Amino acid sequence: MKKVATADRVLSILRLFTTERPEWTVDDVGAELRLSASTAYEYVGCLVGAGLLVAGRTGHYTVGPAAIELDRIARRVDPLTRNARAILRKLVEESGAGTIGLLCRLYRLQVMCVDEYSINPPAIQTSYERGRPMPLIRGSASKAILVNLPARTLRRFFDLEREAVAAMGLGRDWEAFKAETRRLRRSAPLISIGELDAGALGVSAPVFGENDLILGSIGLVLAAEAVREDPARVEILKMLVGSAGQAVTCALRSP
Amino acid sequence: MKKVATADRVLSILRLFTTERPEWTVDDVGAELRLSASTAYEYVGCLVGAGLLVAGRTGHYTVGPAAIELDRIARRVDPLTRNARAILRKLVEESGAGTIGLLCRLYRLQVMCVDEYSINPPAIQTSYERGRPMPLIRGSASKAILVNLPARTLRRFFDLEREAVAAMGLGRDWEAFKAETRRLRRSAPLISIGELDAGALGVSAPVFGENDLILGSIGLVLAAEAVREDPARVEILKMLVGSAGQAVTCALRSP
DNA sequence: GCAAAATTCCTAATATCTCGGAATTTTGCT
DNA sequence: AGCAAAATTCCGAGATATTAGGAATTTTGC
Repeated sequence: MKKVATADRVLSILRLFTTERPEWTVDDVGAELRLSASTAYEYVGCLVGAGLLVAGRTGHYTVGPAAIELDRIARRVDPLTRNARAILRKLVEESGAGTIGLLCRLYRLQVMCVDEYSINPPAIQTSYERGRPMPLIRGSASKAILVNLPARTLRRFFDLEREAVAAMGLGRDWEAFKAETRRLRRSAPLISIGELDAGALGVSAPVFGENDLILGSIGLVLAAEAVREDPARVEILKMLVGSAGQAVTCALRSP
Repeated sequence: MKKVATADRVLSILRLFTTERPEWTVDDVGAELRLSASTAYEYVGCLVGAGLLVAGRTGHYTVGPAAIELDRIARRVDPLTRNARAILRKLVEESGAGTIGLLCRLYRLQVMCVDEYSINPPAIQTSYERGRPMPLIRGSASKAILVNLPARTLRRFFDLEREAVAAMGLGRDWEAFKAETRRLRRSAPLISIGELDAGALGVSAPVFGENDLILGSIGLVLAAEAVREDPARVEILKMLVGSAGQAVTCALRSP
């Protein structure tokens, strides 16, 4: 698709702002994007005008309030978030102590957590966090999505991430990978242990949109420790998560 | 400041997306902004490329995941949010049942709630909500900021909102308004009842940045009902909120 | 599988952007 | 308060990218 080159360059500035480097000077932006100082000022000025950036300490720019405002709009309008909110809460309540509920969404061959809920969070490190893009290949919340991708998309992913797929033991060639995803797809909901965070156990089920395309996943994270001696609880959690996934899929079809 | 006209027009599209109207077709965008169809597609394409918009139902665009991602970055980097988080939680815990804690920030003569926290929320309607811009003139969270604006800014606000100021009984001319704000500034923390939501009572204290400029406010909202017969509790809440405000101001200076 | 809607493609006149450097304002510091 | 340094705005002209409109193509809804 044809784009507007100038606007594109201006917007590309936004991508510089990350959690690792959330503050930029105009000079640094200009240096990074090979812009003259005056042009860098014009570009940054546009984003400041839109509220996407704000000047903090003089010369230092950070993400602005428009982001917070847009986030609120996104939260309120996104059908997945809306339909899943109540189900996610109920899932966490029924799952017992020490669990975190996650609602994730597929976006450009990545996974983004769009909602999280917890009553008494476990004392473990969790990578999934609202607004943080995650790889599609590791962790149950991701894999629940990955293995349900349409063949065409799966293939594109495989070609892109061949090494990562092999490293995760999901197959050295396309045929093996296809077989492995088929196997995992059948064993839903998915469980993963320590793939993203040591000591964390994830249980996730896929969520599908109206057209039966995979949309995202819903699931729980808890300390692996907590269920080591308790395989029965894991079975219960799998059941709860599985029906939560179906409930969300169902809710997305009806209203 | 000079801007890039094209990029500015592209970014102006974002402003069309509101909670009232969170979904737009390319045609409607084009009609609203007087753009040809092809140009509208180019513009929208830029924003889609940046992840700020996504196509949902075909032809219908909504706010995209980049907004969620940027929101996370904003939350993690904003010194106000970071320094106030723990204080806000403690404030709510100590304030007893049925309160909502709010952290608000001044932005372009408006007020935006940037964090909220509650243990057992009261069953009242509250307008302040994370990410929602609010007027600077109504509600304790806003007024706590308003009355602490530097004279120059206050004047600008008065000239802009002369009618609203008069309607709120804050003075019919600049001198009266100045006197009234001085009076309110001295009686911090501020209390308001039902200014934004009928039946809601707000208590808020100002928060200042390193340079002693007003940055925002911290406070509580609860059902007016809950303290009607209990003036002593109101006094306690004022004290708690007041010290929370000072604590945040202090925290912002030190680290 | 068809009609309608959505989206992409095309081109050339032209409106706009970009740059360097100078001018000006703001800031940090004593 | 006042000074030097940094940040930001201003400027104009050559170079470049943008735009409209309609046609072509793809996708969607039924």
